[in-house]
This record gives sequence, C-alpha cells and structure tokens, in this order.
Amino acid sequence: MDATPSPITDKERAGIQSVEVGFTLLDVLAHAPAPLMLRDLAASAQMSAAKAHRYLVSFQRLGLVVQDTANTRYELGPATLRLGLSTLSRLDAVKMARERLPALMEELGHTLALAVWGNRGPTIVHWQESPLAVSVNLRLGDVMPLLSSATGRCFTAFLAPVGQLDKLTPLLKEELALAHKLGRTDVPATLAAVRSLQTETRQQGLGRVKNVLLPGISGLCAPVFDADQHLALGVVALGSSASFDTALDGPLAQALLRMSRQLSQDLGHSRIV
Amino acid sequence: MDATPSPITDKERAGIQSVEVGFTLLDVLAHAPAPLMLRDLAASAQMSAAKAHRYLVSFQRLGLVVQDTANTRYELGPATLRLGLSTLSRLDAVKMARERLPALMEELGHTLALAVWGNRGPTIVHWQESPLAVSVNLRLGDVMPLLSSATGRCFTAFLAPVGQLDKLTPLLKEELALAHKLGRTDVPATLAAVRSLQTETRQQGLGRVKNVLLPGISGLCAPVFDADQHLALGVVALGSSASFDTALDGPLAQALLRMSRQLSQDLGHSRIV
DNA sequence: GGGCTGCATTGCGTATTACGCATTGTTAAA
DNA sequence: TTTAACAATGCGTAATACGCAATGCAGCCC
Repeated sequence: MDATPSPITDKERAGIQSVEVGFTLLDVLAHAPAPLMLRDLAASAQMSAAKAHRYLVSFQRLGLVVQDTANTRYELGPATLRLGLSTLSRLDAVKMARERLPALMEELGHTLALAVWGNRGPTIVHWQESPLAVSVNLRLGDVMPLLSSATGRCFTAFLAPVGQLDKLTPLLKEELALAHKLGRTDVPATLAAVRSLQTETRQQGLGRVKNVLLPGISGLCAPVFDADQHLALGVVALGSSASFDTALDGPLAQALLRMSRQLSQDLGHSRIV
Repeated sequence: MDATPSPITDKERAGIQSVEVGFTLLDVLAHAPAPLMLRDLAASAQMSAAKAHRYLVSFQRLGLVVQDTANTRYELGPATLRLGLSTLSRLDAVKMARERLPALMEELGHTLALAVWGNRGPTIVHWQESPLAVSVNLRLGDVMPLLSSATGRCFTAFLAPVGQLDKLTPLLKEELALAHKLGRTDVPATLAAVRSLQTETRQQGLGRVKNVLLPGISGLCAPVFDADQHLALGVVALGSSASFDTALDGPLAQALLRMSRQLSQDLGHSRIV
C-alpha cells in the first residue's frame, strides 16, 4: 500500500512493512526537541495524519508513545526507556565500567559518572556519588554541553573520525551560536578555536574543565574505546575546584587514565569481531 | 478485523495490529537474560517461527534488533538504546508524578503532595489540595522534619544507602537534639531508635505518621526510585486522622504504593540486574 | 452566541499485505 | 556422507492497512 514506487530494487528480504513504517514515527519523536502535534509529526514522517494516528494509537497501547493529556501532543513513552535500559545493561563497556567504579570512587574520593553518546550529545548513564564530595546538580539522562563540560570536550575530541562526525558538527554549531549570544569568553568562539581545543584535548588524553560549566566545580573525562576504535564511553570525575586536582600528571588524572585504558584494553580483547 | 465486544478493556480504537504483534518480540528480548534463538523467541511470544522471522527482518533493518553473526541469535539493537536515551534525557520524575496526581486525588479524596530531597531535607515541591479535605497548613517549599513527618520517615528510610547517607546523619543528629530538648516522646530519641524506625519503615514500604507532626493529622509517604536505584521523590497523602486510613493494607496505602511503584517502573527502575 | 478555523479522530471500501503451510537453505554434529 | 535441528523463503488466500471524506472538538474572531 505504500504509494511510493520503490525504484531501488534491493533484493529485499521479506519483512513487515507496517513495522518499518511505524518506526519512522518513533525516530522523528526521538529527534524532536519537544513533544509534537500529530500534524507536524505526520509531516516529518512523510505520511498522512490519518495514517500516523493509527500507528500512534498502537504505540500508546504499548507505552512506546504517550500523549500529553492537555494539548494532545505526542512524545516517547516509558516502554522505550525500558527497552533502552535493557540494552544498556547488556553493553559490555558500560557494564564493565559500572562494576569498577565503586573501587575507583573509594580510591579517589570524588563523584564519578559514565557518559555515552546519545541523540543530543554525551548523556550521563550512570552516576556514582561520593559521600565525601559536594553534591552536584546532575542527573541520570542529562545531556552534557560539548564545549563547556569536561565530558563534552572529551567526546568532541575523541569521537570516531568517520560516521559520528556528522552528528557532531551541527551540535557544535548550535553551541557556538549560543555561546556567542551569551558572550561567553571561556569557551571557543569559532570552529577554528574548537579544532584547537580538540587538538589540545587529544594531547592531554582527557577532557578537562575548571569552573566553566558550573562555578566552583572542576571535572575530568577520560575516553574509553571499543574494539572498533570507536569512543564507547567517557569516565567522568568531578568535584569542588578547591579539592579537585586537575593537573594532568596528578594522581586523579592518572587514575582516570589508568582506568579508561584498562577498560579499552579489556574491550579490545574481549570482543573479537 | 472482527469487533469482538470486550466489556471492560480499553475501547478498541483503530490501531495497527502488526505493530502491536511485533512489540511482543521486543518485549521478550528486553526481558530475556541472553540472546535468544528464533525458535525460543517465537515460542515466548506465542507465534510461529516463520511469523517471528518476518518481524525480526524488519527490526534488524531498523536497528532495533541485531543478530549475532556467529550463532544467529537475536538481541536488542542500538536503536532501542537511542530511543531510550532520548526518553531518559527528557525525563523528569516530578513532572511525570505531577501529571498523575489529579486522578489519584480524585480516587482517594485526600490532599496529595510531592517531596524531593533538598539542601535541608525533604522538601515539598508540589501540592494538590483536595476540596473534600481539611486544609493543612503546609506550603510549597516547606522542609519536612525527618523523624516526625511521614515524608521525613520515608526519606530517612529509603535514601540510597551510599552517597546520600552522610547528608542525612548531621540532620538526624540535629533533630534528635531538638526532640530531646523539647522532651518529645513520640519520636525516636537515640540513633539506635532511629535505625529501628528505618527498618520498620522499610518493611512497611512507606513512611507513616498519626497525630505526630500536626495534631489530628495523619500522613503516608511512598518512595519513588529512579533508574539508578536512588530515591527520586516521595508521594505524600495526608488528611484528618478521623477519616484517614493509615492501615498498611488499606485502600489508601495500597493506592499510594501502586502509584509509586508504577512511577519507579516508568523511570526505569524495573530492570533487575 | 454563532459561525469559523485548525486540528484530531473515525467510518468505509478496496488494494495490499501478512499469515500458515510446506519447502528449501544452512550449519553443526555423528 | 548422513543426519538432524534450526533458519529462511515461496505461494495462495484471508485479513488488514490505506486514502478519502466525514465527524468531533477546541479555541477564536466578529
């Protein structure tokens, strides 16, 4: 029933067309910055409102989509979260890192976190708060800015050169525009300055920030690579600038790097592709 | 499509059957401890292998499912992660709870509130007053005492065992000193008594108070946990002791627990690793 | 208030699609 | 090589998803 004549004659294995059609709606919702009206959602997915509506009815039954009761806008629902967390818990890198964080926290006395690349940038997926540390107002699921956070700088510098870069550039431009508007001087203002920050970060081996994103807070983020040499996750440490040693050759940075390198190595060995 | 008259079930709005059928496969995969063979996957989803295979072909095209190249077993794919992280980043426990309070208030007929952990203890962040109930002199932003309020007892008992506890202890000592000075007999007087109250509260599953903080007023507070197993917020109900049923197996306590458990699940707490 | 506008939602008939069955392909053991 | 267990795929038909147009349903302006 797809009115679109498919000219490309890929030898297609028999699937279920409705499933693939419906997914475009979920995909649109995942990339939308806010809940969408049926009209816009259907348009973005290139289908009629009537058609989209039927899919959304089913998605709502499944909890994949929820509809704001007041203004009838659609957004992703709790079932997507459960699917995602189920996948996340099976990811070798995250699972492995999660197991090792408590010991590292004990050793360092600072709050630690894990971040992976999500739709809108580096996303905090695990949070290990130190009892000794000042509490930082960050939550699971928060997306970190690319230029003003240690985590963001780490991902900006170490994201694999191919494939992922195209996701990075538009986000970078967005942030540059915002920083310019706010007149910030502590983050790069041009793409050239970003390149230079990337180079610096790569030389350092980790992302670093002091009183930039949050006043009085410093952070470090070390990259972990998987067997394909892609950035799998970032190991983050943060704390009060007063007690947080950001020196590259200091015990904190060295411990983080030790952990991230060991993880990278273990991921490379464990996964034979 | 036959329109079988189902009496109480959701009125059958027209949806897309294939979408709902296919989702059972994703759901099975999400709950499976390891990658599954087509045969078992199909059996768990109660469909023929041929049927399941067609769905899985489409799911693979979308990245929702990946197939182990070696042994052809199926598991959830990266697209589920992207959907989940997108939802996670938008997630706001308070927002979600707030939307569901009106219906619960309607059902119970008592005043409800939401509390989160603030700098000085459990803080009321939302207030939903019942038109039927006596008015209680509490306002948005009020910090509830740890030992003499249902909310406080809930947070005292359920704050995550690590990390948060050290914020709790000084506040507890403060309150103990105050209670001692006032010669109160209805709250714990020693740290040992506090431990015992914590244990009792954990066994009950919610914080409970009868004429303690305010004379003639009873309260219950059920804990909501986020994906990282941390206490995200407390759902509070309170009312005149004359009409407020504090029985643990009563409809009020059960309704509160049902709400808090559902919220925890929707926040991603469901995954048992 | 009454008509208007912009959406969301829902019948209806038909062309398309998904299902069951049986067959063929593929990998691993005997 | 044979055997076996499972995965993948044609085929015909019954079931379903699609487009269209009608109906709800708010908010808004005159």
